[in-house]
Amino acid sequence: MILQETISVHVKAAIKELYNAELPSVEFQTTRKEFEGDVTVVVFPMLRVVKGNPVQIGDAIGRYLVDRVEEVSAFNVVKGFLNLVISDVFYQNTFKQIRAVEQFGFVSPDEKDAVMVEYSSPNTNKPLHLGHIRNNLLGYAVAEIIKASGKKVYKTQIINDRGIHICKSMLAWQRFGNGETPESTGLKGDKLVGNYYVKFDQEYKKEINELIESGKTEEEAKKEAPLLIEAQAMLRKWEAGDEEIVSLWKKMNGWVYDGFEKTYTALGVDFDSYYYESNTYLLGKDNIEEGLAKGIFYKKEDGSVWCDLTDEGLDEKLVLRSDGTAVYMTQDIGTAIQRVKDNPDVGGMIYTVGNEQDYHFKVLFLILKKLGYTWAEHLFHLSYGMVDLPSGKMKSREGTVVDADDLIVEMAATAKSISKELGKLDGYSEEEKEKVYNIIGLGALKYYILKVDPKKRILFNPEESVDFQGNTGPFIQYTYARIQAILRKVDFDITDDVVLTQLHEKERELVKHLMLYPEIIQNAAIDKSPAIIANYTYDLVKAYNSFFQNVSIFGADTETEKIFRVQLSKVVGETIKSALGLLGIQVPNRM
RNA sequence: GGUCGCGUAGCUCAGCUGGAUAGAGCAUCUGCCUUCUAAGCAGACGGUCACAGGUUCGAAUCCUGUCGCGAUCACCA
Repeated sequence: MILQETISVHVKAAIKELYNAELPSVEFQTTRKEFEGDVTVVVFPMLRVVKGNPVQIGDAIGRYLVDRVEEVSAFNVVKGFLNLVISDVFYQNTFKQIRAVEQFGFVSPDEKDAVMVEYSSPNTNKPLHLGHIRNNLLGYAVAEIIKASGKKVYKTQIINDRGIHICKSMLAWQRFGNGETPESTGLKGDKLVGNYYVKFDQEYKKEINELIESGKTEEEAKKEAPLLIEAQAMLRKWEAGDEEIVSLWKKMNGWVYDGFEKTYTALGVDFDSYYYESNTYLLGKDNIEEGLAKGIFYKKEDGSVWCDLTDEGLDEKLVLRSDGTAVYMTQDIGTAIQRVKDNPDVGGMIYTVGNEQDYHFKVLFLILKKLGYTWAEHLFHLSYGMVDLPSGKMKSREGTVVDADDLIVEMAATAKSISKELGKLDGYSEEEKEKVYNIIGLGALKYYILKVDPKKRILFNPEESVDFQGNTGPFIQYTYARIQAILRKVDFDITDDVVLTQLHEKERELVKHLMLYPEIIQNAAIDKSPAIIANYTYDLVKAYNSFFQNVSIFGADTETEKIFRVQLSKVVGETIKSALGLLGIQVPNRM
């Protein structure tokens, strides 16, 4: 904040002049409500370089500032806290600047420094669920926030399109289906394929039980069930490039991608590039050679290749199997390197992946650093906790998952029933209403998930999560909609610069909140940034509502006041829209 | 067992690089709709910041230990 820098310079000068001491830094905080003032300088830390009574020091600095700094109009000292009253002129000017900026809070892009953000990373054997929603929302929001802070961003995802899981769906479709397609059934492609995955599991379990009854142990039964053996055989055929299998695989994956695309569209997320594991799973072996040559890896007698991370407090990690095939780690090393080859301007990457993979990414980043890539210094694992249900964990095989598409529809339905109950939107067309219900329902869902610290697990109660009061998406959207109502009513010119002699306390509050926005975008820690933006927006909205309810806008005493308040409302509205936009939350003009 | 994360009001969560009497919402209670949208506003009630030590002018925040919950420690992905 520019104001703090100015004050900081003068406080240092004051210490120099009055006490002949060098103050390394000045500590600020916003003044608590119960004291007079706007900004508080904490005197205590100064006692390290200046000996004396904190109250007297604060007093001396306060007098110095009032004399020299025009923005500081008065001060008071409580214990070691120097409370400064900032002049109305400063807030007026600040607001004028904010109003003049095109995209307030955003930094113009610097194309040199690109960041790649990976998120979603689905398997192609089943539909997206609530866990994916958290992943997608986080990844998308973080990407948007980084973009707003001036960096170029590539959104990408790696699709886990090969492996035994998709073979299971394929086999079940061949064996137990009747050639169903999304067209013939009217099902979304990912749902259709997911159903066969479940079907496989049911039949597989039947076989296991039969084998156990015939005297096998459970472990043997699991390994020997004919269906599993067949699925494994299918995977081998796929790897060998068997035409029939590959074409079935392409067909069914195609269905799934169509289905995913619909879900992404409904969620409002998008991607710049897609990486498929079927293309990348052979990648990385060259890099292993490179690492061997550099002496970063070593080969064991059986031919397997390892990386020794014991110096870093970790274990030895396998990077290539003894038969020369790639493991998960090999692939991820190769994919990371490939991505920078594809986009040479990438200087760092963010991986949005659940916290069960914390260890994996710690190791991956360490290895990439050891390999000496400069961009490896800027890798970040955006790790997030699980989403639990009141009934416990979500398990796709047991059908306890919350399906992403279903959830989105339900949220909109809830928004609809609450809106109707409250008599909102009466008199608007059905089409328009449905649109707004969808915006509100999604807003509630997104805000609910993004406002909490990603590290923490979320307990998702489908009934309670659909709150529309307090710190929720709809509450914020509602405030925006109300501001639009005000703007619709305006029949005078608000583009003029107006100068008030004195600002209402609530107006000062609002400008103070607005001032924080650019700083919030710039300085937010990557992982917490969506939560920080969300909670900031909530604070802004609370301040606005308090203003809205306690300060008359159209019934202002003077024309100037009226214009100023409408201007203020407009800027608050724009900031709300911008902040929610970073979270991928839309905003309705009325609700 | 080793490693990592979490533990703040009855519930869901904030609390920035340590700072003043730890903040919101929900729930409970009290006021406010003939003036811009009451999905709102103003207020009351509610806390041993898991526990115990330590660091210092000062700790929810930093360090150590204990307890509880979770994750992870595969030639699976």
